[in-house]
Amino acid sequence: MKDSERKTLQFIEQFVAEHGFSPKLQEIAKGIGITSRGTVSRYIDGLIEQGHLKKDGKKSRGLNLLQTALQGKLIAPLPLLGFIAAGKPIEAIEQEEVLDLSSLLQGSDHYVLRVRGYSMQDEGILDGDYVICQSQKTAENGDIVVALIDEHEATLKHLYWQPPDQIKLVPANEAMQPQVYHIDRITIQGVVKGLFRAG
Amino acid sequence: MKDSERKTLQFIEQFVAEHGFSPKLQEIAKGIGITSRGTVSRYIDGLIEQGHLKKDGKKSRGLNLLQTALQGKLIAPLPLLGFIAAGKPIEAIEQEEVLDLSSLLQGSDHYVLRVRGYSMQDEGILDGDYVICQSQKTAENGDIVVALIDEHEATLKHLYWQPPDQIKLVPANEAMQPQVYHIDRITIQGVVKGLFRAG
DNA sequence: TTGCATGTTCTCTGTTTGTTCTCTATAGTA
DNA sequence: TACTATAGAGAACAAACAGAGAACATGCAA
Repeated sequence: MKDSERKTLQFIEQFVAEHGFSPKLQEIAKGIGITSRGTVSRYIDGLIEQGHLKKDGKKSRGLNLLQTALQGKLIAPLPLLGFIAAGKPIEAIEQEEVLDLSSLLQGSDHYVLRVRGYSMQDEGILDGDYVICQSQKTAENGDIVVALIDEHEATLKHLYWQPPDQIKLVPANEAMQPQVYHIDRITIQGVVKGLFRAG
Repeated sequence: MKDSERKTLQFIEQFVAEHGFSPKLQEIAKGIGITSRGTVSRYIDGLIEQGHLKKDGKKSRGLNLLQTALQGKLIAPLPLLGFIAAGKPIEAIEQEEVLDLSSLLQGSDHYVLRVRGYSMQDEGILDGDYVICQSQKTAENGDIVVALIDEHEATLKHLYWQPPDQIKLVPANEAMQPQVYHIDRITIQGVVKGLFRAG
């Protein structure tokens, strides 16, 4: 990503976080300190090509962020009461501890995806869950990653590197088989850092 | 949403908050600084199509704000970027969609426990997870509850009532057996409403 | 039932926004 | 030096948007 594009993307993220909708080209131009809408348009095209943005036709404010997240600002901390284990008393915690979600939910490089299907069910990731991902292009062996196959098929799997040039994507579901791809066909979109389930 | 529509919606929300009923087209027009009722009508149609408003026939003051518009923004919601399903492109979502944690995280009657063990693993609740519980003394059949046995053993299980006076606690793990207790021995401490996993 | 205020559906017009060019300038580099 | 990549300006054009207002339809009250 070029410096100008990075600057542009940052401004868009900030704008969306603040307003809840995307800026128009002129607002972006002003925001990054230039005057030409045409130039901004060029940066945007670059960001779209790299998969950071989506455009909704030629509509005004038609930009959509793809891989980045707006941060949740004021998430109330919850009291963490203790540990629960089957057959034992709840183990109280010394100090008044709170579950601070903000570290996970705040980084601008985090985003959320809702899971469909049961390919990772043995990892406790079920249909309908929200996975919190960190946007990054690399991963450690065994990480659960959002992987893009051939630039358009997305999937959530364990990733293993098989030297010299193969990637094995392993589902956490006995009914499903691991798949092996040449390294060139796989793009890592992010790594799962957390999970949220409601209901 | 177009700028004009946003302005229109804001005015309507403000008007309703102030008066308790919805404005007529001419009032909206005046409120957003234009004169044409026809134009306002067009904006309204757009807002209805986007699900922000509802119209009660062609009656005067027949506009109704939908829940989403009414309930305000006490806690900044998280952006939900899309769905991920194995083998498909990530399905992007309009930016209206958000992961709204507020209902879960807001109530003062919610608390968090950290899970030890795998007794609920088939429900996707794993060792180390945080379960978000609502503090209550009763539960529906099948709820996952924090139950206290004989006032000191805590456990996380599915709860079923077996009339007239027995409680069956069922783990979500094939390796473990359901347990049946007399109703007097069980105290319900809360019901699991959500789950959070970090790392 | 009549009459008026209100809501709807058009068309028309000017403005704003996004796109696509070309042009310039400044580094870094072979 | 010449070449390349990056950054930016700005003009010209098309699409989208914002608004006016006329003509018509509808609900409601006297």
